[in-house]
Amino acid sequence: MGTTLKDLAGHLGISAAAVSMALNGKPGVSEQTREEVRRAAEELGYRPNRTGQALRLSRTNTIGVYFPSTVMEYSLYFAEIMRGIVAGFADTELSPLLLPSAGETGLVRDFPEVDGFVVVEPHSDDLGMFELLRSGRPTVCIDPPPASAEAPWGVVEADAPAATRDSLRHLVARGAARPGLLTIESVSEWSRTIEASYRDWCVEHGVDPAIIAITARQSNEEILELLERELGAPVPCDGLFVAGDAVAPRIAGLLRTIGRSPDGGFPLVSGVDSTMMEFHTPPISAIDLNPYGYGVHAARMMAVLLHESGRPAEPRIERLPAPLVVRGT
Amino acid sequence: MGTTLKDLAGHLGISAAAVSMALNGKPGVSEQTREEVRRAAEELGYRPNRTGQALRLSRTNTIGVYFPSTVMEYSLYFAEIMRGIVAGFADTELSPLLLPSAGETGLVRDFPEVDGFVVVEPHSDDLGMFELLRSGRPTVCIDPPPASAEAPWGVVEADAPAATRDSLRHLVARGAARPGLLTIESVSEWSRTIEASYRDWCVEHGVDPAIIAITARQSNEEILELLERELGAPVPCDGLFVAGDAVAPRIAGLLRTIGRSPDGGFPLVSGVDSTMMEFHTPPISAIDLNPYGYGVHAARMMAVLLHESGRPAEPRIERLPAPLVVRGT
DNA sequence: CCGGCGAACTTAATCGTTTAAGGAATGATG
DNA sequence: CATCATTCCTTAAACGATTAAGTTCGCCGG
Repeated sequence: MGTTLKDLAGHLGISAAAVSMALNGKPGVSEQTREEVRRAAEELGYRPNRTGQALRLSRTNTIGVYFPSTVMEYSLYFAEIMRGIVAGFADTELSPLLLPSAGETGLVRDFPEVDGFVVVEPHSDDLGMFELLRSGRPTVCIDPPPASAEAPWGVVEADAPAATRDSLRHLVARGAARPGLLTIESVSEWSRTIEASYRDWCVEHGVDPAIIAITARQSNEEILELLERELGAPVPCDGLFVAGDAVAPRIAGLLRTIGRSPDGGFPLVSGVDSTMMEFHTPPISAIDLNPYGYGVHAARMMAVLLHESGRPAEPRIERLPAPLVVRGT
Repeated sequence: MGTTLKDLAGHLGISAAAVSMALNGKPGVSEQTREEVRRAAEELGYRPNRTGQALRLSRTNTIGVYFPSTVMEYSLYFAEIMRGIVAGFADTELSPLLLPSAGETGLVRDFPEVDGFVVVEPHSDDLGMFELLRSGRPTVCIDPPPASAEAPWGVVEADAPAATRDSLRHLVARGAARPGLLTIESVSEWSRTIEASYRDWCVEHGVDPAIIAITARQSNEEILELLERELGAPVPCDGLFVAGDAVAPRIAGLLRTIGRSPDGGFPLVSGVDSTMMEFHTPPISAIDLNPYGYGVHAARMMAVLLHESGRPAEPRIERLPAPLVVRGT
């Protein structure tokens, strides 16, 4: 196929070893030879064969990227993380390889040798994630894994408690006396943290918690019923923190049918921002989780961890800010 | 690291070559030995080293997956394609490797050896795509590439003309006399085909075309102005085929501010379906492009092409149906 | 004049796998 | 019994890179 080290050596009349040392900046060749080798490599378009390198160095420069099987289908958020991961690795030697997520069996199927894993939103019901963490390979998680899993090498996470407090403060500022929480999944640490923070806030502010738990595949009718129940309570819920991706517009549409609107006395905050919130009519305030940034940071952290000597004593934790983007009047 | 062929051979007291032949079903070993080897492999947890195989067979079983740099950020559609690709390769020996997309420079950065490429929505303004097609490696495109690019080995595409006709027929059935077309990008063959089909339909039905071209980053105010212009024409546009991902709800919101609604005399069809259309209030009819299916079919086609002897004389084309999902009253 | 030393290479081993070529044992055939 | 094919295995050579361990050669110091 392409030019090999041996081709290059033959062309120059020296040994392959010398060429290797020359190109890798190792001592053992004269500066003159090094320069000649560099020129010849350029001229013949030499690209080191990654497979040969991988075999020799037992290092593939490939990182497995694992997404939970369940959620990805509803989510624009994951596409953003993906973009971020690709961008983050683009600056490094590493390449992301997409792993098939494990269904109920919990077995991650066979895949090529990789140097580490990036696990996106480890969900407690995803057995494949446990398996990857158990492998002992360098692993960076985007959002913390459940406590029952092996500790990862690193974690990139959002400041969810602060985001929850900011959101509730905003809802109160917009006139809500009993802001509720609408959650969509409870298998992620992120949603567990938000729920805990919400309850803390309620205790602090003497508010009776109003938690509406739905699933992504529930029908509009069912959800509307749950909403009406909380809105018709003795002390009615009068604002919502919607902690799921792409759910807030759906809720806004349902509320409209019963005469409530984000700009008409029923404030709404989405826990996950996206262009959908920005371009909704009226625009919806949201927490900017910066999923793209998650991807970039996770990729970079992985590159750093692989360059270091070994596993850090404690998991490296990077907490990214998650500011509230206020929209509308 | 793991158990190697040599370990296994040593354990059994035979040569590594015999073990290899036994496990790969090649002739040259007795059935008894073969069975013994299989048992030992199972017992010692032997997994062939992919890097070693790759080097020997000059075949990595890895496929580069390329997404255009521009669009991915607005799109739920791409996340679905990604899922499909992962699922499609899960049945095969192959693994998808995410390639960093080329920006303006047109250079796809360095990445490990791959056996072929899956290029998602080749956009005519994406130079990286041209480069990959020029490489001569097996390439399957999801949606056809522009005519100016090298021909790919295979293409998976939607029946866009039929989808356009179905959508327009539906709009007319819902009362539109002059259905318009709202397009969001013109760099993909898909949107070019839709626009051409729309114009054909207009000629056949004696309708004056109403085409509204927007970009994804345009403000709501700008878009509203464009809409109002067409709605205020002498023969007003009175229905819309919205040919972009996740745009229809945005348009529906804007139309609502000027008293038009999908269930109130201004029918809407989205050219790209998603849960957003399903759960919108009111639900929005849409073309089910089945992006997940695209991914699966592209992956399978790649596996088939690699198993065949060489490049097919003509690009293999697989056209998937894109049915209209009718929603609402 | 010779031992020793550093510079600049080359040789050879290695990573884990596959496969062509070679060889020993067995059985059949003339 | 010699010949030959067949079966079942071993040996050895790749694939493309890196690197430890030689091998020259010139040069300096004693």
